[in-house]
Amino acid sequence: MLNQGLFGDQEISSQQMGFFSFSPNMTSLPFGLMSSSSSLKTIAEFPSPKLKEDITCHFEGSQLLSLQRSSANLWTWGGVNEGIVSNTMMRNEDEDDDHHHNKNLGISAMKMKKIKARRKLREPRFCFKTMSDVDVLDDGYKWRKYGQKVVKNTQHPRSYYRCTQDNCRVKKRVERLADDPRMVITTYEGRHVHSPSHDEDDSQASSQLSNFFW
DNA sequence: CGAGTTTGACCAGCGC
DNA sequence: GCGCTGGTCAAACTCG
Repeated sequence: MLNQGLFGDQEISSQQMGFFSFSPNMTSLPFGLMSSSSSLKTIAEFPSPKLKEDITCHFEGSQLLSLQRSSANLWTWGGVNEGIVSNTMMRNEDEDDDHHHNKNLGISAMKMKKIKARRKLREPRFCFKTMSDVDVLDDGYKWRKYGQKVVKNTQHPRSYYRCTQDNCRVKKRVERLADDPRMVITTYEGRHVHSPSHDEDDSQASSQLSNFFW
């Protein structure tokens, strides 16, 4: 089993190495991926190539995840909570404000979309590749599909999902690699504000590493 | 009937 | 400015 995870869309200036343990009977990865089969093979990549060498994490055997991280990357690891929380709070305030304006001032739908488009850029992202027959991996959360798009240079459509939980803005994109259709690329955007909606065993196991969930 | 999916349309961002 | 592309919306549809 090979896993690699990569984060980011921000410049990274320094690197640090960190480790955390991964219990043998646990199938959930610290960032929320839950492998649905023992043969699952995961490789993650940065959305942008320039970040590729800056942060990587990989499994040694199946129990230990090592990662390189950047202290400059505000929303990963140590900095993730502060960055995300402040973003989330800001978004909530903005949204409330938007609704307020929308109701009282009759703000155009156009403007609303522009605002949303701008916010999109601030969302933290995490993406990884998974060798799997199924497109949508069981990561413990419940997703609702809201769009599908055929992207350039691929014969496989990209699917867009949103977390079904109220007040949770996490989105994910799922697509298959053009070169190797066996590989599924999953990109998470945002951070979950709730626990995975799985049964007791899973939630118990995952709670040990709840700080890492998105 | 409610929740989730499909799909065409629309829009913003980006490169030329 | 224009065309291309990716992301989102929302109505119609499907399923349990």
